[in-house]
Amino acid sequence: MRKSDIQTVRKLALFSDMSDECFETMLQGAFLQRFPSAVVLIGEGEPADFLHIVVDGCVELYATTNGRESTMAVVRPVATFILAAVLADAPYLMAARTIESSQILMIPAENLRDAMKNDAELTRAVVNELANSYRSVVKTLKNHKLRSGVERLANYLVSTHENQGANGRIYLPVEKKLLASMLGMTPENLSRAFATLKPYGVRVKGADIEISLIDDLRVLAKPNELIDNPRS
Amino acid sequence: MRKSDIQTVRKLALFSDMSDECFETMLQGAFLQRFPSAVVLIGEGEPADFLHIVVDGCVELYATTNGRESTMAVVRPVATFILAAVLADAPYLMAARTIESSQILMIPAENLRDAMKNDAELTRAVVNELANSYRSVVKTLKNHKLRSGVERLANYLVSTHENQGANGRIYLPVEKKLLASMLGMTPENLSRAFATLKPYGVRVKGADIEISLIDDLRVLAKPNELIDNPRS
DNA sequence: CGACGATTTGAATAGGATCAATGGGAGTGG
DNA sequence: CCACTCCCATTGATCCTATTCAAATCGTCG
Repeated sequence: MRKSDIQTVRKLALFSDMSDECFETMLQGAFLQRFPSAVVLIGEGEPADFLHIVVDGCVELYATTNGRESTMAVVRPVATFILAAVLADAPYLMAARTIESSQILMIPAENLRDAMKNDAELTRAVVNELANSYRSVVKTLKNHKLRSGVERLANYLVSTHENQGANGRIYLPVEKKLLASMLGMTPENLSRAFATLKPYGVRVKGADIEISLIDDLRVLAKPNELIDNPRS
Repeated sequence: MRKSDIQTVRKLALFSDMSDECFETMLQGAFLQRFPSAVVLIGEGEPADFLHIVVDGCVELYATTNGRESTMAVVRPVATFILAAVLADAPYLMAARTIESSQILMIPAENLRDAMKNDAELTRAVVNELANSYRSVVKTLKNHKLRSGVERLANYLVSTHENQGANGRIYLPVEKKLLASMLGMTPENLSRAFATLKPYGVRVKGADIEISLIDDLRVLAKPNELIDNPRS
């Protein structure tokens, strides 16, 4: 690993408070590697040999069964994925693939577990990250069990609108096909959901979306702090 | 708290390896209390003041938004709930209520967090519990995003059949209304799903279910280790 | 330019929800 | 102990949502 890369990693919230010594030991045998788009990084059911961290780019977590496939989450820098599998020393429940050219840091699972034994600050940060990951999945599950497809889309648009400056337009950061899978619907259904939102000021031009009646959209979406707010 | 209760708690996997000193300090200000059925223990959005542990009985975790309600999980002894909220010092994402007369241990959130600073074994156990909770929610989400209602029911029956001795019959441990909500459907739809499974050897008499063609049922259900196995 | 995949639209179908009505038990109070 | 009540559960009818299959269009990339 190059020195500049190490510095990038060192600044991650997960590692910023741990001791230099533990940090360096932990990185023995770690990789920071760049992958092109569409590379499968880990497969469902494989043993959790490495903790992965998205340093740059974008990674999709997805799951399959019985020929079906669904997107579980999209991970953007800087965040870990499959932390729980590493800590439980259990097989991955989700597969992961790059959806852009991405830089991934891979830390041997055992290194992380050993480092946690020796560094309380690291452990504290790991617990924090894990607790927030848990809460994130719970929110996703609530989103799916309590809302219809159109409502999920409307809330996605409302949140994204705020994250992107709340200036009446959105740029979709992912393909519609992937967005559909994130929202738990087919691409066809997503198209129709967008059409349904037209009376609420939603106009689609490729990845550019115009949000002209945000208040109306919010009335339909009824955003909920405990589902849509990534913090809290 | 009575001495016998303390001994019960002491044996929980979460606490069994921690030091006596930390354990006793942690229990300062803790309650072990019995509640009747249908008592709301915590509400969605409330601050996480206590870690709750189901020592006896049964607790439903549920979520609401916009007038709708859905069961997120059912917690049986001996297990914690809302551990993540306590660790993240964040509001509860799910509400909890007893569905039987239940004995609940409540430990002040700050006590737990302090104890973790002083006791590495406790921390290790908490990380383990949290990682497994995370994996459990991920499995639930996969179940919902990748399967139809009938398939979810079929898989529930297959798992329950195994857990209850695989002898051709099941006793439903929860009301059908609650089961329907767990499985993400209406009670009416659950009734119809049971009817759909009749050709697969599923016969319903109240809470007693006869499973006469388990192999056929498994062919329909297509159980998946990474969704249906609580371990792994 | 041409091929391929993404997106959209239409039509038909399936899956699930809602509304309404009825049957069944469990628990309560007389 | 029995009648009553309440709520759970089932069934029918209908409506709405979402998926599937098909086909046309659009864009992008080699």
